[in-house]
Amino acid sequence: MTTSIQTRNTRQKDAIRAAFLEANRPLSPDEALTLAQKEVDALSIATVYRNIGSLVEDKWLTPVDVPGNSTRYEISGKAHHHHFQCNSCGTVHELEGCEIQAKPKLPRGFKYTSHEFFVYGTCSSCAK
Amino acid sequence: MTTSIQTRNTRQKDAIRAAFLEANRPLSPDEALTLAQKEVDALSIATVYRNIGSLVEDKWLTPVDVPGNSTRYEISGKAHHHHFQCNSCGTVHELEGCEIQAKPKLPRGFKYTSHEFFVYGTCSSCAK
DNA sequence: AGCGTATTGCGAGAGGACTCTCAAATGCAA
DNA sequence: TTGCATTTGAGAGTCCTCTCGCAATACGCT
Repeated sequence: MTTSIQTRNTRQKDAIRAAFLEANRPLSPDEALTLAQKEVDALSIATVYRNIGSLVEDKWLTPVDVPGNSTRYEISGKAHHHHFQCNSCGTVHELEGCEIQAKPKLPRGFKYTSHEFFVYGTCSSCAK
Repeated sequence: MTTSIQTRNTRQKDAIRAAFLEANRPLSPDEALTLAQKEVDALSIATVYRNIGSLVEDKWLTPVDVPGNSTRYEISGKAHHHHFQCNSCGTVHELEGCEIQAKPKLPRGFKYTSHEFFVYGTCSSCAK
């Protein structure tokens, strides 16, 4: 028989998952740390990185690359959608659906595989 | 009278400008170094950064933030357009025009200022 | 409850992008 | 051609993000 490495549930990992569930928006490792520290105050950034890594491996989280910023992570399995970034506080939010219908016209010889769309502006908290 | 600091034309700066003009696509500092070294072989990366910095100040170059990659720079003054990145070689290319007509629908309280659109795929060199 | 091992916390370390320091080189005005 | 301030090259240094090493902790199977 194969001896598989067993994984454990820890308060830290629970707190990190809860942070993503509650935030309901893509989080940077730093944001996840801050949010999860409300539950586990000695939580360290290394643990956040380790758990984000394993949650990505488990396909529970998906990386979101943002132009000019560190990678965010969001809960996997959502429908195709794009993101909004606040110019003021830098938070990233999910937008519903995708309005891009046609494949963009590319130069001769180029092949399309996917696209990303980012909207910038002011989020509701910063607009007040 | 005000004593203004005068700037000089150097072989290095000329080579860097020429690299951008000839490449005809957004370049990273590293790419600009490699291309400009064809003309000035002892060119150093520090000089590339310094000149890119001053060309941005002069508004001759404009930064292009790419998701998950270091900033590219492109020659200023072009019409609103978006970018293509090759999944294989990582080069960034300019696309003509902008197909996004309507302002995207945002959640309540969010304000729109701008958008960015990135297309991914395979460039003509890599598709061969 | 006891035990073995996965997991954590912390500090050190690695890697990338970019900046600084300073002596040497070089535009360029006179 | 001379003089001198700007610019360069090279390496060290900074900043940031992320990873590693290791002793201490704490899951969770039995």
